[in-house]
Amino acid sequence: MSRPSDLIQGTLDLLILRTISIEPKHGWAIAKRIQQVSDDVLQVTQGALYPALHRLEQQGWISSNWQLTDTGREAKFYRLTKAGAAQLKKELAQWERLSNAIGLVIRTA
Amino acid sequence: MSRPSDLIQGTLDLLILRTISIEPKHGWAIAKRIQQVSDDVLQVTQGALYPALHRLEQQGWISSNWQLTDTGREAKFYRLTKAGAAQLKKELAQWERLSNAIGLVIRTA
DNA sequence: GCATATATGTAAGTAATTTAGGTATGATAA
DNA sequence: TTATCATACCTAAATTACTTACATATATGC
Repeated sequence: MSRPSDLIQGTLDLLILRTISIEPKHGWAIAKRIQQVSDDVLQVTQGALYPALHRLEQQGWISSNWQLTDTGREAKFYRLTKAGAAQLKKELAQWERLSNAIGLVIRTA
Repeated sequence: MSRPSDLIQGTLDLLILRTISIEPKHGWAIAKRIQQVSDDVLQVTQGALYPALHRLEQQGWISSNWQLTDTGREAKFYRLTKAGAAQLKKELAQWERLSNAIGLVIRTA
């Protein structure tokens, strides 16, 4: 079966970077936020989320520190680095470029 | 390195199905057509193209027969099956759904 | 006779997911 | 009080699509 898929492959980094570009958030909250904002269309599973966060941190696009949530629990908060902001810009441009191109094919073919 | 990527992962089937939904085409022509229509943004390499065509044929969404091209060469022409038309419809809907959702995250976050 | 564009294909490697686990704590209900 | 749920972190195996790099063959133009 072709997977129903809750994500378009390769867009998760963009979604995460964009989400924490507003304000720092911990992983769980990032996933919730993406789901909410997308009207429950995009589902970020934990198996995709945490590896992505570690990947992004390793590349220096986000950084983390432990903080208390509003509900009084320890959680790892992630924020954009300067390099991350640049990367976000790149990924936004790339997404526009490619999704527009797909739109062209769909409408023109 | 994050790949520059000439395709959004998972969209190639959609692009192929849509392209031959206008009229049957052989593999090489499909790739050329996608590239042209997308203003050279989307590049379908042969290593992605042929396995995708075989995959789609195996799933019964396209069928093929050898014909002569306008340039007088033998080539394998692919056309949509009835099941393929249904699949194309599904994939179009899925693309709209997911790309809109990403748009929401980008604009709202 | 040789290079180039057309045309088909395969194979190894890579990377992002899915699926399926596991651990731990604070809050809520029985 | 103890059981359960939502929150919060994590990893590993498997899947899959794609990239990169080959290999082959024919028609056309020089």
